[in-house]
Amino acid sequence: MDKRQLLLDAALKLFVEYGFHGTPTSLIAKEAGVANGTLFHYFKTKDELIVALYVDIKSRMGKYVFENAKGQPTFKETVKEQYLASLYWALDNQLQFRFTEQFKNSPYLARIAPQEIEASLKPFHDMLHKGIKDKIIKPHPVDMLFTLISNQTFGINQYLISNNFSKAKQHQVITDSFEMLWAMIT
Amino acid sequence: MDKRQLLLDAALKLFVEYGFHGTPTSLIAKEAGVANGTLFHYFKTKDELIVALYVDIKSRMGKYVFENAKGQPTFKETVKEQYLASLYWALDNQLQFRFTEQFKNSPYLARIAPQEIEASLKPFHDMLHKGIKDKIIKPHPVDMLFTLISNQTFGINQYLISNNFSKAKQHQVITDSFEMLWAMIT
DNA sequence: CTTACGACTGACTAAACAGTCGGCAAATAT
DNA sequence: ATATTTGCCGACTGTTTAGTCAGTCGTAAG
Repeated sequence: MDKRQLLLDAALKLFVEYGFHGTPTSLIAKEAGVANGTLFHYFKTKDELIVALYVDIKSRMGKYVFENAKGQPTFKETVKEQYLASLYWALDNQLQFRFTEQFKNSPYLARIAPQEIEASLKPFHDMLHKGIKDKIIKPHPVDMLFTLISNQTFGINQYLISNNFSKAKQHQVITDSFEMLWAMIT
Repeated sequence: MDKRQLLLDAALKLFVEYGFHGTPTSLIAKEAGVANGTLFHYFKTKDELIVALYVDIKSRMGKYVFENAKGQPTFKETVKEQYLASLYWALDNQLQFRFTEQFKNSPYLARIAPQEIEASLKPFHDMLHKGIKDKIIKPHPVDMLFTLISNQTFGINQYLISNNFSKAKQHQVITDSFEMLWAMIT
């Protein structure tokens, strides 16, 4: 039993339910089934725990999306697989997804170094650049394109969560919305 | 001097900077230049202040967008004016915009009655319905379309804020991105 | 067997917090 | 002129909080 992981799991669940500051460290420790002091053994402060949780989740998600999308024959299929993988990950990890959205819209985001954010975005930016160079995608600024794509992903996820669709219907919404996205950027 | 308004203004500024729970009521009162107790004279609890601030901002924004977009000759121009008005409002009221985003991704959103949300969305849904009936917009579910449009608005706003463009360039990004949006939904 | 180590504990504390309350001064009603 | 209400004040309090610390206990090396 990895108590550090138990603490991260408990914190995730409680943060999503009550918010960062609505969740006392004592409650996190209790939910994780460890002593109060153990939390501060693994994380020097509560803020460090929050940031560590975000970094942990982001790296897992990024890994998942890239693993799933590599080795596609065409450019369009690569982009499509990334889009699908993002959405399926978000559907299977709703707590994680909601946490990152909460984090991104909070003052805590400032704790993540801009260069770190940039580095995690680089693979996507490079890919979009290639698409423009090969004249598949319209020549818009890549960070604008990336913002549009990730916000569409977020929007469709919201839509899927608030409606309780079957697996088949979910898949249809996802592929339909990808075609809309593709129509927008090409 | 409307002390209630002073409190709302101070709260807005501090919430965006430090988050809801990172901002003590004592600090809000101090920033507003009123006594501690005055805050609780106008708002029974801190939570009530937070929710009141959200409702206040939302109604102002909705009013602004609709005032600006009425009386357009064509359907496309009506949609376009709403899109432009949303973005210009967000640019001119960045604190307000960031606050609403923080609020929407927090557990406080649950305090707003679903019917209240639905009512505020109705005009937009009706408009989209009309667009579909007149075969201008592709027949997708209206709430999906609405989600895509509002997330695109949010995304472009993010993009505009993080890059420091001139007024002219800003306008170009906004109109360009509207054409992309229009290509997606028609 | 003895010693050392580090993960882990939970009672504890100092500070911070949301919310209270008795009262005051000015406006309004009688 | 007097009474009543209203808007506002700020010192105060009971509670909650993040974070501390002295010490326990299992393990493993000497």
